[in-house]
Amino acid sequence: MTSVLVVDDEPAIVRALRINLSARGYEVHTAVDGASGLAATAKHRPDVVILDLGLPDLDGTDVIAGIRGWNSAPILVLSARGHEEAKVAALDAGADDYVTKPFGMDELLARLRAAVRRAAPAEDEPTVTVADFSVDLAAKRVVRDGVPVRLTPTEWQLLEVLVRQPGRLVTGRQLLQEVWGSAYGSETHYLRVYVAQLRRKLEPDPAKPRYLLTEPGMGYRFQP
Amino acid sequence: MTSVLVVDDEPAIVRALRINLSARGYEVHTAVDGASGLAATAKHRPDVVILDLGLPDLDGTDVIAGIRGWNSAPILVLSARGHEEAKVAALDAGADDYVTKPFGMDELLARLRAAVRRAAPAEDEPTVTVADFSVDLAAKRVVRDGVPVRLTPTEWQLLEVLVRQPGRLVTGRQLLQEVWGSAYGSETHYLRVYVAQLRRKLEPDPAKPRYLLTEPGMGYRFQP
DNA sequence: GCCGCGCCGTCAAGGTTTCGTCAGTGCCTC
DNA sequence: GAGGCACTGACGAAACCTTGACGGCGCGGC
Repeated sequence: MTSVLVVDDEPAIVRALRINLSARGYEVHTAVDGASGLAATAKHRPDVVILDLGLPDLDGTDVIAGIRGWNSAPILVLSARGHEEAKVAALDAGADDYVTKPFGMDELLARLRAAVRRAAPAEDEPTVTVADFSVDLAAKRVVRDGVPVRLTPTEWQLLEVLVRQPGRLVTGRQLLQEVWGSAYGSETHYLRVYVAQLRRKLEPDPAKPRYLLTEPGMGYRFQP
Repeated sequence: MTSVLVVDDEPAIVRALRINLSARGYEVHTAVDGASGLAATAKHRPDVVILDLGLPDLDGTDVIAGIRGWNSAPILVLSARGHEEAKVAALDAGADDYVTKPFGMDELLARLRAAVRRAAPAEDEPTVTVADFSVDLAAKRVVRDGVPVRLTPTEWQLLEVLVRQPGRLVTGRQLLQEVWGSAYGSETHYLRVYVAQLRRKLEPDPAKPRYLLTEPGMGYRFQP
């Protein structure tokens, strides 16, 4: 049985999640603030954590860092509309996805399933394959329709960062720092240019990307 | 370093083997079913294969046959108690030894060492052949159109590094360090000169290389 | 509703780095 | 002394990174 830890200080949300998740066969634990959330993570070892960023005691990124320090369970962040910078900070700190409050239960459940599914086959896979192309991380090779695709060094690095975290939203800042270096955290123009080049080389319809998705205001996501 | 490929569909066993083998200095690759096991064998060229007979997709003997078709690495079979006829069939198909599940890690490691030790004297290097030439790693000979090609020691070392990893991209730094030594990681000019010489001796059209490919900014690749 | 603003995608051109090639020098062996 | 090999320098060509300009789109203010 998949176990979920819900960390939120609003009783109504906690109750709603407990009812819905239990009804769908999840084992549910709850905590009402950051400190007890960390304690509950250590105690119950949940398969996935749903974390509200607006907790009374600790900053959301600190809670994420506290979990990530020793545990790799996926973290799904809940956040009120408008706190964009908090969401970006949460993703940079190691969260896997976010849902904006107020949220639909269906959406949250879908993202929850996706997070759990992603975590199951941990990244031990040297080659990632989707319907239209495949990426061999070890050989540094991309094949599309049986034909090798030539990527420049920058294109390859960018693709590699995204592909190594399938389904996960990666912020522009993080991408820039991993590919160009820590001094380039705000040169978002580079990203637009190179993501466009990757899409032109990999996507069936570059104008309507299917794998290299843009999350406006947040970053990019490789969708397997 | 001795490399081991573990093919098993039970994550717990894969994890346990990965941890124990890595701790003892083995290089470990894993696969979760027969098809990816065969692919991983071709890709990583392991020194020994640990193969579970109860895979979801292919029959164990078929996997053994698929490996034995071109590779002589020893195969250690894992099998549940009671499937005696399956074990016999596996040994008949070309497996070298078997261990009954549940197994003790010490026993498995002992059998693994034995299998590697037995295989060591019978070490035979393959010869890589493409349409226009063939490279005999053991004899250190290259033949093109039936005529032996003379290579200088440096040319041979460079070719050997590339040919031993077919299809895989090798960075300039890696090539330089393997051929010239660790202090020459940035003398990229050497590479250009010697790659050009190899192409002149091996490629049908040295100006448009077909086997010794340049990946601008990244390195070189031997394309079989 | 309309407009300005910010974010994103596209294209093209410049300057820079990297690559391929040729030719030449020095060293060692025979 | 002849020959083979490793290494170096120079130069044109190709590939790449960066940058700027422009248009589309969504969103919030007026």
